[in-house]
Amino acid sequence: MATDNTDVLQGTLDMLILKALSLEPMHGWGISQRIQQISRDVLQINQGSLYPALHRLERRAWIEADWGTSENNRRAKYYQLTSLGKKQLAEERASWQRFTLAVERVLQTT
Amino acid sequence: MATDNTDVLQGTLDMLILKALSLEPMHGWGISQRIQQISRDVLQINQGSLYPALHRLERRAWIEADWGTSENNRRAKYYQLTSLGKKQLAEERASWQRFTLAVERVLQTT
DNA sequence: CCACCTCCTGTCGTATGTCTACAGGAGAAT
DNA sequence: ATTCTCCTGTAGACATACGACAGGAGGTGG
Repeated sequence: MATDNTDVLQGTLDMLILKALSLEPMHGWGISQRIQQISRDVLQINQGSLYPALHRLERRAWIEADWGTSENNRRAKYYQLTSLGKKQLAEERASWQRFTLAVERVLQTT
Repeated sequence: MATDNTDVLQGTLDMLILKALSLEPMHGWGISQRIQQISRDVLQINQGSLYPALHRLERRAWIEADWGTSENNRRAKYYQLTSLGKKQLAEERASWQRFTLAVERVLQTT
């Protein structure tokens, strides 16, 4: 029951997905793998968070999907950033930087 | 309606409060002022978040309260960290560092 | 003395988003 | 033929932050 839980902080998931997709179009499962790998297993995205997030982003027109075939010959939905999505990613990054900087300031206070 | 909203990310508020109290015992309203000031107005804690958070932390025995009188001669509840709270703060800091590092890794990917 | 402002604590309802658990189809491997 | 992996998805529970509202009590100004 120790807190070795590595939950993704609320609001961060969208940014991570957008960032992953800014590298290249990918399918949902691939996105989660990619993020987990890059973060060295610190960030793990559950399916129950992943797909709702993708649908949310799509509803907001930040990403769009096309059905295709994965490297393993499976049916997969390939997502890509829209231009709105790129703008959104930039905003979220900026806001993330401002936020972490502010938190850091508080944490550094003596 | 632009996103100039500076919400505190879920899970961060507790750490910020604990950190503030690690400086010295303070009352709730003072905590929010302090955090806002140190963060240069980036972090603003609403009353609707502040007091529930304080009660939550108290319930978990990370902080404890005594009624007292404020600098302005008002009734105020002074909170202070318990030893459990100090431990908790350390854990949350560590987990925060791991998390931001991981996110940074993802954001830096080219 | 009364009205008003500031300080300080608190609750209620709502929105959002993450988690766990569950479900299923379809290609590949044994 | 069965099982594994890949891939997508939903349902329900849960935590927590937010906006709006409420109120008591001291200080200040008319």
